[in-house]
Amino acid sequence: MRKGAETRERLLSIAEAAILAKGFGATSIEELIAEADITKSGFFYHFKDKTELARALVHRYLEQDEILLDNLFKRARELNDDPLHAFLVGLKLLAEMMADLPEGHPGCLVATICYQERLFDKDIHDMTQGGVLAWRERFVALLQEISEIYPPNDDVDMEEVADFISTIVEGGIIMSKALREPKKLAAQLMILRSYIKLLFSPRLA
Amino acid sequence: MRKGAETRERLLSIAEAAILAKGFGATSIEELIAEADITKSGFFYHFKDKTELARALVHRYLEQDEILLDNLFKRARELNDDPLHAFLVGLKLLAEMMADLPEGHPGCLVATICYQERLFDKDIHDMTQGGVLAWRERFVALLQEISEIYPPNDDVDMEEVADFISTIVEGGIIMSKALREPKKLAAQLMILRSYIKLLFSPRLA
DNA sequence: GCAAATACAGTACCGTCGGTACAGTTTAAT
DNA sequence: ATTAAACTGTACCGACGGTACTGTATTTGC
Repeated sequence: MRKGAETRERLLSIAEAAILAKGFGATSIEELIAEADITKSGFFYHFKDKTELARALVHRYLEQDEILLDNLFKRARELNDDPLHAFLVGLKLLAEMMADLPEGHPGCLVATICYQERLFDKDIHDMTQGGVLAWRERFVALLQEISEIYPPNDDVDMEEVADFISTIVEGGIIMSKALREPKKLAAQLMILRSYIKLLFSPRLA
Repeated sequence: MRKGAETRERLLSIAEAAILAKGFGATSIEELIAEADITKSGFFYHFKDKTELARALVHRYLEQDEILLDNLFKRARELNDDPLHAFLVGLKLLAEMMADLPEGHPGCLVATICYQERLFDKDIHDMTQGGVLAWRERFVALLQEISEIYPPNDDVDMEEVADFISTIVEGGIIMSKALREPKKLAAQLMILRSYIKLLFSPRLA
């Protein structure tokens, strides 16, 4: 039914924000139902336990993330036919998107889960690992296309460079939070852009 | 007294490992005292509450971290007089150190705390922010020295490049955990090394 | 060698939370 | 009107964080 899915989504959004701000273990079901204005029974109607909430949360997060990245790099490609320039535009669009978040990036669910490994079962860890591997595949494909036209100026494994992008996003989020500089993530993405430029620029070498 | 400090250190080590694996909120005092083989009274003798435990943990962590980085980059400098090569050697030493951890990096306390902000007071956030700023200062000094000899091949703010190093470490830890590849952090540090090489290499330009 | 601080142990208690169980009720689709 | 969906209400358990306070063995300074 429609209304059920709506409540479920509201619960997921509230839970995601709470978990990113306090951690999974410190997030009580009671505070979630208080904010969602439903009863405990209502919560357990949608999720049989806290673990299932986590599973649903990760599933939704990775799905939304994929859609966002799809759109972003598709737009970047439409603006520019050259794969290198398209990628550089994509990184800039991503940085701008991050810079536009007034409170900074709320945090990555994958990172939260990694830093609370013992609270989650194999299923969830498989999901987060799969998410990161999907990022890798996406970026490897883009980088491969670039390196066929622009031979890289350093002997690096393209899979590592692909993971480097995720590394900067994850690290940049932490730096933003730790330094309380919401724009730090965007600035760090621009340094990544600098690396990609130097790595593939034909003017050098 | 000697014995008290010893118990305190043991408690801190146990707590650090537990918090990095389960998060602060999900780490119970009871499990800590069970592993340390003391009573609840013993715990509250050393720390008046959980918050003071966190404070002590961060303090110790940042202190140990500073000593480690001091030694590492001092050694790198002794091996090489040129600031750029010394820095590249330092990054390699760091990568090797990370690669030598059989279970991978246990995690960074600063990152854990960032992803559980609402559980900690301003004091602790000031401490973690101070820690990250100390990293920035350290790396800015090293990079400044390099850039005076080797003009950078791209127009980037050295403060951002300094933060980039911390970003890679924080992000690399998460990638290692998420992918369950203990050596991922080391590999990502080598990509950072590739960037530093390209940024300052005089053969390019 | 003695007082005093240190470093705990023991016990008891409170409120909160995750989770279970199950019966009852409203809402919406067909 | 029927039926499934989407809840509410109530009651209860065990574990845990935290408080409080008393007692005691062990050092250490003097």
